Amino acid sequence: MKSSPTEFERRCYALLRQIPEGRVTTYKAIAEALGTKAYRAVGRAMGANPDPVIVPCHRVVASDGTLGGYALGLERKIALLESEGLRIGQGRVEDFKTVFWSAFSV
DNA sequence: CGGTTGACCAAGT
DNA sequence: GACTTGGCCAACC
Repeated sequence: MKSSPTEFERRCYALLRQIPEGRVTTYKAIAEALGTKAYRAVGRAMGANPDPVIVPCHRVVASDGTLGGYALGLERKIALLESEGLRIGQGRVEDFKTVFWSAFSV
């Protein structure tokens, strides 16, 4: 089973699950939504991602629209995003601002 | 409890 | 436009 994720990590995962299909968000947006500025802590938490299936971590990209990274490999991340109707251009998300999703937009 | 690391970000060179 | 530096927060050693 899973280790004991901290409240912070759980919060990140819960937020990711709120992301609609075909949309992406940034590490920064997540941190801000959680009421903090720990962009790095969010990224690190994703690295601790216990359930890459339950939690759509592949919908999280860097603030520049770059894919950033993925526990299962960027190739996998790209495939998933394209599968959701997103356009990926050379390690980067096209129409990033268009598909960008904010927790405050709900 | 101090120091290092990390799927980062923004600004400066 | 690409690389370097400083800064932020949380988890790990």
